[in-house]
Amino acid sequence: MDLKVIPQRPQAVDDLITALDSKLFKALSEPVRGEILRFLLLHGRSDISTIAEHLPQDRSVISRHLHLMAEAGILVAEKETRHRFYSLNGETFLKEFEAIVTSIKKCMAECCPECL
Amino acid sequence: MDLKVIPQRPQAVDDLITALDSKLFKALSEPVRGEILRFLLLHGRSDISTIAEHLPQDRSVISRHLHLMAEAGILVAEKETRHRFYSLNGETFLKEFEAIVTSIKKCMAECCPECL
DNA sequence: ATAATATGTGCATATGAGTGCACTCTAACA
DNA sequence: TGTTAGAGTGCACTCATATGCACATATTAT
Repeated sequence: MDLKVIPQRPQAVDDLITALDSKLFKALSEPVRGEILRFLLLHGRSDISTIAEHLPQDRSVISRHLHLMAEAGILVAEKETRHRFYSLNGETFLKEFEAIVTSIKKCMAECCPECL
Repeated sequence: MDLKVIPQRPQAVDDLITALDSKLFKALSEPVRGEILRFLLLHGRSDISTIAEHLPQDRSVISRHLHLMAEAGILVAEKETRHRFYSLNGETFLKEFEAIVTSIKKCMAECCPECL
């Protein structure tokens, strides 16, 4: 097949692909982590055991999920007495997605401007 | 632990969690599918074999990924002669992410307004 | 100090998904 | 019509990861 190459700065494409293959995405595209996110949105800052009480998985499983989500930057962890509290890092969360939308728009502007 | 319940319409939260656990997210959060997306962004509408020639995976694997991505709505498939051509559904792609950003903002407005 | 509570972690297991091969099917072409 | 090229599919394999248990660690309370 003949390869039509679309002239463009490939940087916008790289940015988008990188963003999609990020820790953020992995942290979000898992059902249990979605439920954890829901819990934190509804109840705010909570410790591990409290979150685990409201989900079917074992506490250790929830603990690992929370750690992963914090690694990805969408949660903030704070050790206090013998509890570890997690809360949503709303700013990062929103900023990252806004950045992705910006990346998508840049790609579309060059790859298929009729999409905008 | 005492459960602080944040008063809000849970609809915005439901919308967000649903969006994150969608076909769209699964279709995007996989490295090979990311490379396929990159190829289509750079070269535009292509058939299966052409895409597979430029990626290390077997053609059958690429075929399945493409089918999945089309199912998720980010690609459009068109059968032509004996080829099946895929192209990016840029409009859906962008619209979906803009919807997610809107959902996030609604959640933040009630859960952590200081984030906005 | 001893007990109790919250969390971290090693380990084995189960499950889901990606992968490649072989084969079939379909459509175009000589 | 026989052949070739592109694509779809069943199957087995591999691998990553989610899961739960048991235990270790740490910190608070009695």
